[in-house]
Amino acid sequence: MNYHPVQIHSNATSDRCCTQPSERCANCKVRLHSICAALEPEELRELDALAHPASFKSKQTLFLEGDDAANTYNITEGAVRLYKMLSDGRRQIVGFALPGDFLGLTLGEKHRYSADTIGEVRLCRFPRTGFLKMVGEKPHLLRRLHDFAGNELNMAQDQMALLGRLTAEEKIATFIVGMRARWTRLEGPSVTVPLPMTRQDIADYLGLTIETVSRGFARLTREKRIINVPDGVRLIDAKSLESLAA
Amino acid sequence: MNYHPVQIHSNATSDRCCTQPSERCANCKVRLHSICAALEPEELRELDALAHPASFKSKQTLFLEGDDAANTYNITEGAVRLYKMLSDGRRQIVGFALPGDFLGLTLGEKHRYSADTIGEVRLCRFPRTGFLKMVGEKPHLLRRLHDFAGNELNMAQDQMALLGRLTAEEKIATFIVGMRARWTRLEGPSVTVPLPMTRQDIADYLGLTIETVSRGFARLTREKRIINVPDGVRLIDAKSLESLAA
DNA sequence: CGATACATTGATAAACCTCAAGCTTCGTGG
DNA sequence: CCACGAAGCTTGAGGTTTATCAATGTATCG
Repeated sequence: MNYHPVQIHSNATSDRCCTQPSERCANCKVRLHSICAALEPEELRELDALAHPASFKSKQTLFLEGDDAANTYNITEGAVRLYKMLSDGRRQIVGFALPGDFLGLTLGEKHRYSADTIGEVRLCRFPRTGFLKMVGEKPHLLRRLHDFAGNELNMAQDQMALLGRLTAEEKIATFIVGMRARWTRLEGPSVTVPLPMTRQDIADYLGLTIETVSRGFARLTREKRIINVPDGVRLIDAKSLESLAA
Repeated sequence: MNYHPVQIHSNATSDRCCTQPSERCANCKVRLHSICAALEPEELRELDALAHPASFKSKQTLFLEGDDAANTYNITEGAVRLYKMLSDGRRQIVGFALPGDFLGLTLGEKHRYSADTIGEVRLCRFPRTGFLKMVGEKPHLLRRLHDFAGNELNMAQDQMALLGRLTAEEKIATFIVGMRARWTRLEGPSVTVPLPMTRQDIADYLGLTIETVSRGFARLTREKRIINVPDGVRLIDAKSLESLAA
C-alpha cells in the first residue's frame, strides 16, 4: 500500500509526426469531446501553436500534487490516474482521465493532485503562461472551462455519495456502469467495457481493498452479470448491473 | 434514515430593513469572504440592484437537486447543508455552506444537489438571468467564480480521500479541525468550534452512522482532546486532534 | 409538563479488512 | 520455443471496525 512515484519526464517523446502543425488540433480525434470544441477555426490555430503533443510510456508520472502547474494537459489517447496520497501511504484515486479529458482545468498555480499514466498515453501539453493568456482573452473559453469544472465538481460529489453510502458490490457495479457510459461517449456503445487500470487502482478509487474488489468482480461473474475479459469486462446483464448501481 | 424534504419558499421573509439599497452590498459583512470581493465599487452597486436579501427559518429547503437553478445564493449568516439523496433514502451531505459561501457557483441550468437551512439563515438571492448577464459582461468575475469552483473541486476531492481512506475517528477529527479552520477565517481564532448541524448531518457528511459519530465524540472527550458544548465543541488538545486528522 | 427531536450507550451482527497462500498472465532470455 | 520470474489477481480463514437494533437519557418547545 506504499507508493513512491518517480517523476520521469525524459520518457516523453515528441509526437509531431503526421500532420501539418497548423492542422493538428483541427484533426484531433478528441476535439469534440474536449474544451477545444468551444473554439472557432482561427482560435483553434492559435491553440495549435501552444500545443506540445507527446507520448508517455506506462506508469510515468505527469506531475505530483503540490508541483507548480507549469502545464495543462489534454489527453488524446490512453488513461491517466489522478490521486492524492495521505502522509502514511494510503492513496485515494480521485478520478481517471480518458481521451478528451483535461488536467488543470482549474487554472490554479499548483497541482492539487498527482497524475500518472496507465498504459501508453498520448496527450497535448499546453504551457501554463500561454494558455492563461489565451483564456484571459477569450471569455467564452473561460466559460467553457468553467462549465467543465462544474461538471467535474458534480461528478466528485456523486463519487462522495458512492464512497460514503454504497456497499462494496454497489460501488463496483456503479464503477462499471460509469466507465461504460464514458467509453460509450467516446467510441459508441459496446457490451465490452475496457478497464485499463489495475484492481488496486479500482480499489483506491472506490475506497476498498484489492481483495474486496476482486471478490466483487468474482461475485458479479458468479451472478452472471459480467464476464471478466483481459483489461476489461463484458456485460452479460447490463440491466441488473444498472439496478445495482442505482 | 428516510428524508422527505418539503420545499417551502413562503417562509422566506424580505430583509431590506436597515441600509440604503445601494449600500447593502458595500456594507455586507461577508463580502470580503465571498465572490463579491472581486468587484469594483460600481460593480458592487450593479450587483446590489440584483440582490434580494432574505431570511429563512430553520430546516427550510432552498432548492432540491434537479430543480431549475432560478437563483444563486450567497449566505450571509447561518449554515446550509448541501446533499444528494439516493433513491432508497440514503443521504450524502456533500458540504456545509457557511457565511460567504456561494450556492450555484457553477452556473448550470439545474441544481446538482439539494440545499436546506440549519438554524436561521440570512442570504442574498440573485436571479439567474440577471446574474448570468453580469457574469457575461465581467470576465474577471467569471474568473473569480472559476477560482472558487476550483477550490470547491479540490475540497470535494479531499473529502473523497476522507470518505474512502480514513477511519471513523480520523474522519471526525478531520471534520472538527476543518470546521475550526473555516470559522477561524470568518470570525478569528477560537478554541470553541460551532457545530450547528446535527449528529445525523455529521454522519451523512462523513459516511458514518449517527451512533458511530456519537461514539467518536465520546471517545475524543474521554481522551481529553475535546469537550462537548451546546452546538459545538471546545478544543482541549488541538495539537493531538490535528495529528489524528493529518 | 408532556411531547418530540436529538443524543448517548450497550449488545450483537455483518461487512469489510488483514494476512497468507496459490494462481494467471506476460514479458524476457536462455 | 519454453522456462522462469515478476506483477497482478484470486481465494480462503480469521479478525476488526463499523453498522444495526434496542433502550435510555437529555434538551427544547409549545
